[in-house]
Amino acid sequence: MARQAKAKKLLNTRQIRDAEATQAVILAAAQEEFAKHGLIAARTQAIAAKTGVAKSMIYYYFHDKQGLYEAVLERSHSDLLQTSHQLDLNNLSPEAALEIFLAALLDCVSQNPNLPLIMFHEAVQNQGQHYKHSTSVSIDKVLVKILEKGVATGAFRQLDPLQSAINIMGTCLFYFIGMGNTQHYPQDKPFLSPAMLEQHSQEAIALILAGVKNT
Amino acid sequence: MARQAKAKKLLNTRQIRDAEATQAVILAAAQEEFAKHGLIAARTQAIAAKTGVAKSMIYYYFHDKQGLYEAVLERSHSDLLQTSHQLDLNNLSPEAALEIFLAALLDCVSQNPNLPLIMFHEAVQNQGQHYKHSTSVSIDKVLVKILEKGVATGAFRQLDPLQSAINIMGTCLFYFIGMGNTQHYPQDKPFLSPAMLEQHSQEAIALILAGVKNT
DNA sequence: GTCTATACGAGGATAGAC
DNA sequence: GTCTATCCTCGTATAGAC
Repeated sequence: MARQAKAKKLLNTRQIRDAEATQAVILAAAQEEFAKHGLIAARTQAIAAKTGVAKSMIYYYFHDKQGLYEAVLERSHSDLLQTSHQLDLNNLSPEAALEIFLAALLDCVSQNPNLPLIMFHEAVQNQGQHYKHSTSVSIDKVLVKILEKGVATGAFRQLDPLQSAINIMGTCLFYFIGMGNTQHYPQDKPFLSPAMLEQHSQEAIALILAGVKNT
Repeated sequence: MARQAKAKKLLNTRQIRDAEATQAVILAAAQEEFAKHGLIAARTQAIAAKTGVAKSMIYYYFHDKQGLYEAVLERSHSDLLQTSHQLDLNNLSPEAALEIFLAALLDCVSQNPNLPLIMFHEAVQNQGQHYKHSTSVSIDKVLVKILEKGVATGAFRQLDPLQSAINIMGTCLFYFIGMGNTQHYPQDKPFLSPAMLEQHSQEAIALILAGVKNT
């Protein structure tokens, strides 16, 4: 019916034949899909449906599903990498450095809650192939360095830096991974609401700082 | 466990027409596959290949892929549920109760490192449907209770019990989920070696106890 | 650049012999 | 109970019109 066609056209504010915009919507939809399902279980059809563009556009711009996946990985990590690169923690005390680092990390993932999910699908499905020759692992290395320094100066208790770095990352990131299991709890605020995210950041930082400090 | 021993034995020297053993090998192989890929991305072909039995045996015993998946979920959680049910923490101090609880949890997942991965996939793929009407969430509820009591008695610092319970679970379980990303580190011992698992348990418990204690 | 239609292979599930 | 062979849906990827 003509009226419906018109309505549809009006609803679809997206400009037609705008290459950049099309790539952007595809990437955004793909990020969600890959976060939920990982590379293998993700469906190109589902991604296309979310965007409103034809499925074949994925192949036009990204060659194949794997190409789109890699573009999403790259794009998702760039914020975190950039942030961590900008941090200058060398002339800070270990406690201060740790707190700054954690705040930055938690801020990043709060702004993009899909990132932890993407990281861990990649970890378990592909054994983290993407991180093998990437600089992404530098994130963890920064944390290990902070912990080593803290142990050396006596600011932190005797702990294994690598093990503790993993556990600390877990404290920060598990919230986003386990959400599906925990969201059934009687809870007034949604887990991704700004208030809850802020509270998570504070609770995580408090737990970690108290956990590593030398008494 | 006798069942698993039988399954392993039959992986080497397969006897024919042993219903119980066949189901056991399928379940064992399926657990690994579902841990790595979750329900959707898991391949029945891959499961069959690992067992040596024909793919159609999966359908004979478990009706379909979903049926097998549910059997694996049930089976994988039973140890943890049983263990947590046996714990009697009521007449212990919050600190002692927390330590016992964590030790039991870490022991369970150390014996079955697939469990956290299975939980993770179920959480993100199915929004934890399996846990909705299951008693599995009781695990977390036990932890929340301990934390509430500790805050009330002043043994623990002021913390949000639910948020902290999630973060604590993350500290314990993330090690197993993030392994794929972390195993590229220069590391003498494999992440699932008894020594590393034991160290992880100790480090996690130390971090958490120090993290919640009132100073 | 974007769409529709379709080829083609992968993978879930079944049939039927043994 | 177990196997082999087969069916058929679903999903990736391509072809070709506009």
